[in-house]
This record gives sequence, structure tokens and C-alpha cells, in this order.
Amino acid sequence: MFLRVSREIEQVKRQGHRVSTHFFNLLFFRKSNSFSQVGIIVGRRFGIAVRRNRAKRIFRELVRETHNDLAPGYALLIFPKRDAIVEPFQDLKTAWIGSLRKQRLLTSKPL
RNA sequence: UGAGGAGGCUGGGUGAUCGCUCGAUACCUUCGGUAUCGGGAGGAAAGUCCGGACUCCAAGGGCAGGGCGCUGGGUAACGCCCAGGCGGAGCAAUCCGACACCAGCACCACAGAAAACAAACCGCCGAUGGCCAACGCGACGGGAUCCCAUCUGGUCGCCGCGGCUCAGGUAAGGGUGAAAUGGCGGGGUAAGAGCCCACCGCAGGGAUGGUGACAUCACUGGCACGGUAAGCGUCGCCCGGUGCAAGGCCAAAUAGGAAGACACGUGCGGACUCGAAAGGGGCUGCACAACGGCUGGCCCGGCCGGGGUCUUCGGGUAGGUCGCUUGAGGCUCGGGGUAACUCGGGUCCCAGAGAAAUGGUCACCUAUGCAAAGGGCAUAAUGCUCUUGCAGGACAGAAUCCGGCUUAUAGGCUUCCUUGCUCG
RNA sequence: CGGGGCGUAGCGCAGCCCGGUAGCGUACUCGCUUGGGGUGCGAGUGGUCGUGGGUUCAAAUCCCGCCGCCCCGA
Repeated sequence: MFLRVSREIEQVKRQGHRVSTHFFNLLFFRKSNSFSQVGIIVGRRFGIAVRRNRAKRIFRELVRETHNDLAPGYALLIFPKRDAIVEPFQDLKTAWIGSLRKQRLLTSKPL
């Protein structure tokens, strides 16, 4: 479910396709795996430890609620932006699903 | 009731649901998975500024380096805490203080006469010595007038009011500065000055009180000794380094090496010789407690050493695992101590992640804030209270563990103290 | 977990060790030079010395606490 190996993350960062929204940047890359994996990257410059943890928790929850509907075979990287941690969760979820659907990363089953 | 000071506690709550992690138990086929039950961030977890525990390293001696700095106590230890002394601020409660030493070196800009060892720019004095010298006294000769007397001016001598400020005295006053060689008053003097005296300050030894820092008292000395050590430095005390990525165990892939035993001198230099070179061979000189490397500041000290033969198979990276949370531990009762703290009894187990868990959503309650409408109460302004709606929790996230410090923090609760006003 | 460095004018840097006047280059403005521009020459403007305290008569400089940035080791 989550992408943890450093070499694969570097590969996505180099070769992935980039999508930007107000709340996050998204990189995705087609692999040969049978199911998709997601990595969440929050650097030191994002803020203090409380804000970094909050960003990771929010996006981890988003992935947990939607990963059953992800199209198989992709590796995704999420770079949260600072506006995301003050936004209501439902708005973030709408933006997240919208971005995924626009890039055809979801299966056809509607939410 | 207004203003102020010193502390202590707390740091939103409840429920439902979907998830994460650890432990125990049960089941499933071992890695592991599932179910049930239980635990799951802070007062600062932060900054990483000190002190320790623990770990490994010849951890030994010396130098260098670093830290601390009023006294007594507490503590495992501390740069922390408590109590006290002294100095400063405040009417006070109270607060603040790197608060040892100026012997040596160095520095003290500008201004000022002079900035550290004594001097004197303006000024004051000029008593004493020097120069000038009024009045007066005496002598000499001249004139009014021929003589005496008298008057008048002249020269010399004595006295010396007064003047010069030359020698010299002085540091009272002026002005500069952050700082100028005790302060203020009186006497004194030519003018002045601890020159003399009283009080205050300072220094010295003494007595008394106190464990001590220190305080008080009287005596003696007429005052010498500027400031800066958060400048170099001196004195006293303390500090070995390393940091859980410490360190132990298991152990892929890849690469070949490592350990032990045996006998043989080794290091540096010189020319010769084989060789295209790299390198090798013997000869010879010197040294050997030598030489080279490691020991992560330096020296001593300590450890290791080149090639050959034989024997053995281990070392270590990724990764895993232990260290990993029971501890200078929390709560409570009693005793000691002014207090910090400590002693004894009872009781409890209270996070252990690892690209790094402790979260998401919904509902209700609540401290508080805002808005409008209405009701009630008291009123000089105005305030209090009830209902409704909206917003809605500050700073901040463990990473080996403790004791402190520092910094951030919306608010709420509470104890004690000082001072002003009003009423009784 | 530990060690080191930096912060000064719009920009790049001196000055700090050993305290007293903040300076250099460039940029900007003005003048001269040119028919005009560039170059050159001369003059000038511009700095809470990261921040809060302390020591000192006096702090960019010495000491302490914070803030930000960068680098290194295990």
C-alpha cells in the first residue's frame, strides 16, 4: 500500500508525470506491479514536527480511504503543500479524487 | 475596592465509527495472520546549554586545553536548588547581581594643564630672599638774603607704607572628563594645605557575636593604594576520550582474505648487475632501547611490523536481533530538617515507533469571544444576569534513560504578601 | 548524537584577534568629457552591523540567551 524503498522513490521522482493542485503535488509512474503503491514525502522545510506529522497523517488517511479504487500498476508520490493542513478534510478528499480521476488513475467504480 | 509582588496546580471533556502500534491469551500451517482484552506523547516531549547513568577505547604520567568562582548546606553530580551575607533598585511586599585577585604586561579615544607618577595651565600669595620706592630721621653742600634761625628743592645713608611678581610657595577656586590623589565644617596661614580639630569615609591590628561569608564596638594611623581580568594573566577547585549510528550476537550477495605455528635479522643509504619498465640479485657503509605505522591536540609511554613454508576457516557490508525501557521511578502515610532535601513503611507498573505508530469523520457538552433581539435587577455614567445564533481551543510530537537550565505558551483555578482609598 | 562556520549599504565582501573614525568594489544620483551613447574622471546618497540582555565611561568588536542559513563526522 505504501511506497518505502528509496530506490523506487528516486525512480518516480526522475521519471514520473507531475500534477499540481493547491494542496499537493502528485507524481505518478507506471510500473509492472500488480497493485499500486503511494509514498508521502514531507521535507524539513515544510514546518515544525507537529505540522509535518499532521500532513503525513492526513494524506495517509486519504490513501487509506481510496486505495481500493486505485488503478493497478502505478507508483504515486504525494508532496503536500502547507495550505493542506488547514483545509477541511472533505474538501481535500474532493480535490484528491478529482485529480486521480482526471489522470485516469481510478477504476471505473464510482465513489 | 484599586494598584502591585511572590508562588502552586491545570493545559478541553464524553460517546459512536473506520484505522495504526505494542503486550497478554486463544486459534490457524513455520515467516506470519485472525479474534478478544489491555496500554499508547509533554510541561515543556523543543533548543541541545550543563551534569550524570550506561557503553567501548592501555583508561598510565606530564603539558596544553576547557569549565566554575561571596559563605554554609542539599545532591549520584552539576554551571542546578535552598538558606544566609554584601552591593544595587523600589514607599513596601519583593526583585537583580560572572560577587576571588590589579603583583607583572597591556589599554584608558575626544576633551583637559595634567590620565597614572606625580606634576602645575589659569588663578591665589609673594610672609622669606631680590628689585623699585612714598613719608619720616640724619649728614653734606646750594638758593631766597650778608650771618644765625626758618623755608625750599638736590645728593647720600637709615627706616621701610606700598609696588613688581624675579626667585619661590600653594593646590582653596576655575574649567575638561566616565574617572583628577579622601568629603564637609571650623581653626590656622602671606596664600594655602590632614598643617591641627570634630563628624563621616579609608587602612591596620584587636575584642565580641557567628560553622562561615560578615557584622558591631572601641583603639591606632593623618590618608599611602585610580579604573579595566565578560584584556593577557594569577590563585583555588573540578574535568581522560567516546557517544545507543555507543556496544554485543546472527548473518545474504559480491570480493578474496584473515588467524595461528615454525625457522630466517631488520631499516636507511651507496655503487654494481639482470631487465624496455615495474621489479629482482648479490656486495658494501651506517644505525639498531633503531626506523616506520597506529594510538584523532603534543611529548613520554603503549601496541604492531618484511618475505617464505605448514595448519585452520574466519572476518565483515546490506539486513535482522539484543541493547529498549524497573528507574538517583510514581503515589500515599509517618519521622527529621527554617528550606532545598532526606529516612522508614505500604502500594503501583505508567508509550516503546523504526521512511519512524499515538490518526480521520460525526454528534453532544463546556471555559471563552463576537453579534443581534427580547426579558429581569440595580444605576449618575453604566453594569450584572437569562434565552437564541455563529466561532471555538495556546505552545507544541517521545527516539537510550535520568537531574537541571533556557526558550515558547490562549486561557482557567488557587494560596500568601505589600500598599492606596472608602465604610464600620 | 556530536562538531564547526556565517549573518555589516540593493549585491559581493573588509573591519572583530588587540573596544573609541563603520570602510572597499559594484549598483544608484549629479556634474565634466562626447555631436549622442558607452568608457573614463570627480562629487554625493545609502547601513536597526540578525535579535534581546549584560560588562564597560564607551560594544559591529568582549560575554550570555534566542532567530535564520550553510557545512562536516559517527
